[in-house]
This record gives sequence, C-alpha cells and structure tokens, in this order.
Amino acid sequence: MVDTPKKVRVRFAPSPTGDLHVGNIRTALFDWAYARHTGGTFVFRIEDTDTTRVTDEYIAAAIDTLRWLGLQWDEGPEMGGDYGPYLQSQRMDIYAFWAEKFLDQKDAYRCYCTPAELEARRDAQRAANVAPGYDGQCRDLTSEQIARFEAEGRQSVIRMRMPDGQTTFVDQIRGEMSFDHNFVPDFVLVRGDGSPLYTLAVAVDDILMKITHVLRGEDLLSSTPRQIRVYQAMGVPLEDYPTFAHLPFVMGQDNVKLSKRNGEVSIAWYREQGYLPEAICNYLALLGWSPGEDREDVTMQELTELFTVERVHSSPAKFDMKKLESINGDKIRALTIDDFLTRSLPFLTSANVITGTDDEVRLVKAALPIIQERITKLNEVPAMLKFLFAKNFAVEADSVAKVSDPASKAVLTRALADLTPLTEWTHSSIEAVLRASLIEELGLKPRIAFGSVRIAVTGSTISPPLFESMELLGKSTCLERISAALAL
RNA sequence: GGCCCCGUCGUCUAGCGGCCUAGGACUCUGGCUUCUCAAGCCAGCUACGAGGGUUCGAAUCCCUUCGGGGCUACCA
Repeated sequence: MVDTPKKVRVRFAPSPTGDLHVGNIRTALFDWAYARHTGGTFVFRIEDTDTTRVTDEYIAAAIDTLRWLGLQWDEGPEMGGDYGPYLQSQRMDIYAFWAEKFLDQKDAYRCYCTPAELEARRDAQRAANVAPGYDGQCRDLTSEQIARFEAEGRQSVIRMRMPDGQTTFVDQIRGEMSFDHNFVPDFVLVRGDGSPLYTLAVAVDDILMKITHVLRGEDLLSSTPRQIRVYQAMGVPLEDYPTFAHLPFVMGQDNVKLSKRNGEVSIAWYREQGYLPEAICNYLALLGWSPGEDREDVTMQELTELFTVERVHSSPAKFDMKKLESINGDKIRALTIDDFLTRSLPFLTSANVITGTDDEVRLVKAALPIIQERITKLNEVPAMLKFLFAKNFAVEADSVAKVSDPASKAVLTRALADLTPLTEWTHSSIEAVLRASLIEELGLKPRIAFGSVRIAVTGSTISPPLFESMELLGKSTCLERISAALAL
C-alpha cells in the first residue's frame, strides 16, 4: 500500500535572547536543507514567550542573519503564510484558549504553590535523594482548598497533569526513545501572570502550523514527552504528531555546549570578520553531518540535494575556527571577480581605504585578482590594497631601516634610473627592466633586490606580486615613491 | 544524586562483519616551487577510550566499565 506522503513542513523556531549563534544556525541550516531536499515548506517562527529575555532588536537581527545566510523561509516573519502569526507573542489568545481547555478537561490544574515553597520542597527531595520535580501537591485540590488559596490572594500557575506510564517515540537520529513518567513531573503551562511557557507554545504551534518534522537541538530531547503530552490533551491523532530528530550539539573549545562564554559564537561577528555566508553554511553542514565519500566542498544547492537526516550524527561536534577559515579561503578563491568585488567594497569603505568613486572601484576590481588567493577573510582586503590608495603614503615603520641602508639605496637608484625611460608600463615590461638591471647587471638575489623595491613602492615587506602591483599603481606614483624612499 | 544522550587521528569526519597493516579534510612538521606573502604540489606525525563476549573474522553486533555532555525552572 502506497500512502501519499504528507507534504513536509519543517520549522526553525529560535528564541532570540541574543544574537543568533553558531549552534542556532547549524540547526536552521539543517531545517532549511531538509525542507528544500524534500520539496517541503520551511517555516520560521519566533519563540518570544519569555518577554523578559527576548527583545525586538534580537528578533530583527535574527531575521537579518537568516536572510544574509541565504536560508530563505517560506512562511514566517515579514513573509506571512497560512498559519500565522509567526511570532508567539502575537498568539497569546491561542495559548490561553488551549490552557483553559486543558483545565476543563482536567488534563491540567491550577497550582497555588509559591516559587519559594517549590524551591524548598525540591531541596528536600534532593536531600532525600529522591528525583526532584513537582510533587503533585495541588493535583487534587478540593474546592474549599482552592477557595482558601484564592482568598489568600495567591497566584496560580496552570500545570499539566502527567499520567502514569511512559512516552515512547521514534527519534529519526537516535532511534526509539522511551521516557518513564516517574521522571517527567507535572509541568507548568501558564505562568502566574497568565503568560504561556515554551512547553505549551511549541506544542500548540507545531500542531496548529501542521509541522511534520521537528529538527532541533539535543537539549530539547528530554522535553519531548511533555510536548507529546500536550498533543494528547489537544486531541491530536497519532498520525498528525510531528516526527522528531534531535541534532547533536555544537561544542566550544572547552567541550561544553557552545555559548557566549567560550569562543565567538555570534554570527554577526563572523559576518564582520569577512566570512562568507556560503563558507559558514558549508562548514556548519559538516558539523554533525557529512555527504560521505570524502566529500567536503558543497554549495548551498548541493547541500539541499545531498542532505538527509539519515546521515546526521548522534554525537556532538567541536567547532573549529581553523577549518572554517580554510573553507572560507576556498570559497573566496572560488568567487568570480564581480562577486568578489561586490563583497569587498563594504570592507574597503568602512576601513576608509576608498570612498567608493568609480575610479576607485575600477582600480579595486583590477587589483582583486592578485589578492584573491592571498586572503582567507574579506576583512583582509583593505590592508592588502591600501597601498594603492594611500593619500599620505608612508613606508611602514619596521621597514624603514631596510630601505635606508646603502645596498638598498643602490638598488633603488638603479631602479629609478632604468624605470624612468620606460614607455610601456606593464607588469611584464617592468619585470623585464628590473631583472635585467638589478639581477643580471648588479648580480643581486631577486628576493634582495625586489624586496627593496617592494618596500619603497608598497610600504611593506609583504604585498601582492610586485610587478602587478606597480602596474596598477601607475608609473608616476611608483617613481615618486622610489624617490621618496631614497630620501629616507 | 536521578533520568537521558554520546564515545574513530589534536579537530571535523569516511566506515554500517571481511575491501581497514583504518581513508579524506583542517591543524602541525619537513620539502618542492618562488620577487615577499599566499596559493599549489609532495612527504610525515597522530585514532577505533578500556575490558569482556558473539563470530572463521569486529572500528563495525552484545554486555560491563570509564569518560564527556544534556536535562532536572513560573528559560528555551
């Protein structure tokens, strides 16, 4: 029997309590890739039920980051869709409705225990070596008890009743999972102030938004029985439960789940450093997944073709900046010059190397080919090209001594003399002249001779290829700089 | 403490009972090339956490153990 597969609907549902970080993005990437691979729908939902921690700026940043990475969603903020709104803060009435319904059905109950009381009882449980968790005090309150609590002015939370037994489900990555309810205490759905908690909101939204697959971090694995409990209370038929797949963690250098405390985690930071979105995605795709067959280099398109949950690992991966850098370098080298130019310009202007005039842009474009294989991050472009634009050019402090010794002066004097009459100013004609005079006639080692010229012309011992650089700089500027170096 | 997840080079991984004296990539080391720096090419170092089984045969299956991590909130 062939059953018509339901159209896949995957969601990425972050709670933006800060900038989206590496771990979040890895999850988003897998969500996106899975949706694209299956021809399904990628839903983006903001979990902002904790209003004390989620801010509008973070939400805006999250949207921006996802766009920048090219993880375009089909439904979500700024996009709409048939199952909106996609901000949980705009769905409060929905959660209130279900919480009330659960109360009516006796699946949930009001709990009048204060935080302090709960805390004290949990401590006692720990001391007695009993599994800590809600002890069920308010599970079966009489109407007199309720009346008394209300009269005292106590606030109440709405707590889900966890029946005896166990919850079993199949995780696509980890296989069959089974949780005994003895270790899943009654949990809070609605706070004392009436606002819903994650546990209520995720479950309700995943069902209402017809989510078929939940790919999320492993930290949520043990909360799955609670979500399933909510599905049951909602009266959702088994076949409409989403399929779960819990992704392994991305760890920091100290082997702890990556967080702000260890290493750079904010994607915004990587963007500022000049990492390419496709490099970040390619690298992150390799954390917990691999296309197999010794393959590592994948484009976004290939990722959507190759990605399957079956190939996702169950073990955590450590984030390695070195490897990211290496991939970033590869991706930069793979850029077309026009693309490379578009992406480099913002770095050059914000570093005040250029203002953005047409002439400047033309020169940058001409120079990019000679630096493309020399950088690993876009933020290195300004330093590489600044010698072409420096209004008040000056030889770097550490290099002054090297050009001012007699041997160097001799080289520069000769170079200046032989370059001055040169009519055709190309890298090959410049090289021909300099080789003939400095290497052959003066008998100098190329690294010595060209080193002096390099410092004089580019101001540094390290630069793009010398002759190409000189061609780009232009004859008059080169001669001026050599003369100036002679005066040092 | 309890519940749960995980365990191949330093790191990411290939491997799903014989093709493995364990392959690739990053890192590191040495070399080649060379106008600097890169890039590129070549070579090298380094791993199946441990102990028991099952089997003719185990990195691959089972058990134990050790190690790492997560959860244990009116956070998500």
